[in-house]
Amino acid sequence: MALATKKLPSAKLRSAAFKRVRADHSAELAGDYVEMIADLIDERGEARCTDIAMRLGVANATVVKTLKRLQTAGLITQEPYRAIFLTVEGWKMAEDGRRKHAIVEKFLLALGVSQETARIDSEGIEHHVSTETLRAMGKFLARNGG
Amino acid sequence: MALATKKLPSAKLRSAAFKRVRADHSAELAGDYVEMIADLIDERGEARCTDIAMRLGVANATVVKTLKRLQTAGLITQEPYRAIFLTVEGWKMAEDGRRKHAIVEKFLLALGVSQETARIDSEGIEHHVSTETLRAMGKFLARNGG
DNA sequence: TTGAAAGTTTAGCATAGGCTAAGTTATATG
DNA sequence: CATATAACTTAGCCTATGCTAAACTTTCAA
Repeated sequence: MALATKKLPSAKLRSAAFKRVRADHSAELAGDYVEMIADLIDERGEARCTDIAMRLGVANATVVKTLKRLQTAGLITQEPYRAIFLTVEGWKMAEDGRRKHAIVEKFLLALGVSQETARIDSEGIEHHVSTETLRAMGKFLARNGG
Repeated sequence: MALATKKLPSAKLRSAAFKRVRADHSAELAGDYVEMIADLIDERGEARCTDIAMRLGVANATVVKTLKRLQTAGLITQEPYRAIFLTVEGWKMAEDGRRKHAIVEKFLLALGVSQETARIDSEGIEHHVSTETLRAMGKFLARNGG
């Protein structure tokens, strides 16, 4: 009990981090979908299956299946062969994601990485950033002319 | 073709980001396992199933199954009922992960977040950080006394 | 040395998230 | 208005990653 645990977090604390990562992953896909649906609605008035599939780089059938889960989760509504809509909760999640995404992307740019890298990395990082870290990024942006 | 694509990346470029995220995710678990196995070997001389399961917060059987994939992938070696070893490639991946992890965690600390948050967030962020971003984080650390 | 506890493996199940191929509906055009 | 094309859905497959329960080894101590 002495040497080994001197400054290391306990096994329980360690596992909490991995559990959060796994939880983040389940939420991630939903977040990406609603954010993209919101973008499509804003850009072109409606969100269609095909556009989502193209932008995500997956097959159409995959999108259909996922949309069913999102509907069950109460994030979207849809009728057969029609466009997709966000529920109130869906919009909230989309806005949250956009806000987070924007901060992370701007932060990476301010840190000095290229536009392209900021765009790509922020997509992955966005979902693993806690409120505290997001706030720290915001402060950094304020200091460094974001 | 004019208005819509003014400053937005094309659908193909967009989808590339999501494809990278998906690829990162498949590599992520392997990275976490080998890093943890390396830690266990360093800390206590050997890595056992149970310790990995405890630290990851998953069931024992899940670890066994995953270890089989890692063996097939050439990252570890193991014999029934014995401790787990890393191959040369496994060690390389573990070292890579540790290096990355350390930079991201120190970076978050330097950014001003708490020890606890740095530990947790770095676990998720680590796998989505490109070489370019990692270098930018390193530079920031150099400037800010990392 | 033998038997219980601890650790490991197998079997079998579930869900998420991919895919292709084939069928169905909507829409746009000749 | 009829039909070809585009969009959507269904069916059925696969792998990854989780679980529990049960079976099997190892190890340690009486």
